[in-house]
Amino acid sequence: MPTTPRTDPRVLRTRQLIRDAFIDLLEEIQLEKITVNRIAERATINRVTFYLHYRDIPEMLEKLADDMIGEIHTIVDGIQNQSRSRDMDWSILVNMLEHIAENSKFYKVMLASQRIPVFNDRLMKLFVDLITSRSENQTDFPSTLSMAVPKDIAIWYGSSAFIGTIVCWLREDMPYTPLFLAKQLSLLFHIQQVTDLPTDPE
Amino acid sequence: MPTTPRTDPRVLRTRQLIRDAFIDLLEEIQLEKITVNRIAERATINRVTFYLHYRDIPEMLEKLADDMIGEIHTIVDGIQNQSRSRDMDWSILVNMLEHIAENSKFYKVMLASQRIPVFNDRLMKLFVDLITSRSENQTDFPSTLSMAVPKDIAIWYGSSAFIGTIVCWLREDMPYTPLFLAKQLSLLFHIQQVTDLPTDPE
DNA sequence: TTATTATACTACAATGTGTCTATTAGGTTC
DNA sequence: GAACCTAATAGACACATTGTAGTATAATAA
Repeated sequence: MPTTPRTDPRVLRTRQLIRDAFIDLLEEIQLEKITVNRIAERATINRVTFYLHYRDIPEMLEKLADDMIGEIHTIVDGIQNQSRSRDMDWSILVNMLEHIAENSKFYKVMLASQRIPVFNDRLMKLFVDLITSRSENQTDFPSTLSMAVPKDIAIWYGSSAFIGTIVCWLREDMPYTPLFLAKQLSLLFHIQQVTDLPTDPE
Repeated sequence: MPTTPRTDPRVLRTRQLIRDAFIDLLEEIQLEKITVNRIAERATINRVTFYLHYRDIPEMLEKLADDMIGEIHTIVDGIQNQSRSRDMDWSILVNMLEHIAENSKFYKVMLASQRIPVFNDRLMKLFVDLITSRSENQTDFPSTLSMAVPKDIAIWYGSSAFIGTIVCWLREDMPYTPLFLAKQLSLLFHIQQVTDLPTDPE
């Protein structure tokens, strides 16, 4: 979808109003309590106008997610074309985190707010507690480095770790600079990568 | 809260009906579309009866989350009292994954279903793609082991990785046994732990 | 200017919410 | 068994939300 279609400025304005109003509301009340009524009221548009743009709230969320991923992809692709290989992944990470930090209001409500199922948060807390207490009375350490872990599991592990760490970082109002966090993430991830290298078919 | 209060069997029955109906519905339709009406209808109870137990759907979710965490805590605490230290964390992990596998229908809809904000899923996918393509043209590998990463970041990283991996595992309908997955998670996590050990104040 | 189109406005039926009241039915206790 | 307690049911209510009409108005594009 190139930039040529030249969208009506009124459309852009309305969509921006809706988006801002929604993010605004999400800072105050839970997603379940957000209605088209409230969004329209906050956005100072007619309720019917909302339906001219989105079928319902879930679809609007989809569209917002599309936009978000689009923006990040722009960054990622830009870096990948520019300086390939080597520290590519590292500068991608830095740029990504800086982008998130710049739009932290958006990302915080979208990624890190009390979404709905508290389930993730609860489980997360449980693991945090476990790991915390575990790391206190640490006595043994494994000599089982360089083991082959199935690729998909390693990818699940790394991806979840990245996203989850960023979410925690946002929730804590970004206590580290994007650069520093990127460095730590790179370290933690590379260490995992070492074990992936052998890649023996298990 | 001891078991002594002896709850009315009718209450237990109704709560179970509500819970089953809700999980049932969550397999079919999105959370936003689930109403008290539908739950009551599916549970074959009167709509008013729902309000005798929960104030609204979000509160019901909270209660269900409480129950879930309670069950997991039972497992964790049981293991911790039984065989302390050594492979403690490993048997905790195995028991936890087995418990999740046994109640996979519940956990799948609660943790791994298309909850609401597709945002997490999208970002997750982006990272999976990145890591996948990255691991294909892997040329360099870091010699920067045993670096000190701030404790909170390491905890964020590990906790997110654990939960996220389990979620992916559930979404793929558990292609590995709980025992095997627990082993892989232990490996990945211990490798990270190695770097945590120095714990120099940054 | 003229044609197009997004938005505003009003209205409507349908559904959902939360909370009453009164009644029925199941469970517990003596 | 009878008496008591309380859950669940049933019907009703005011109110909010939804999704979709039809028409009018204003902004944009040609």
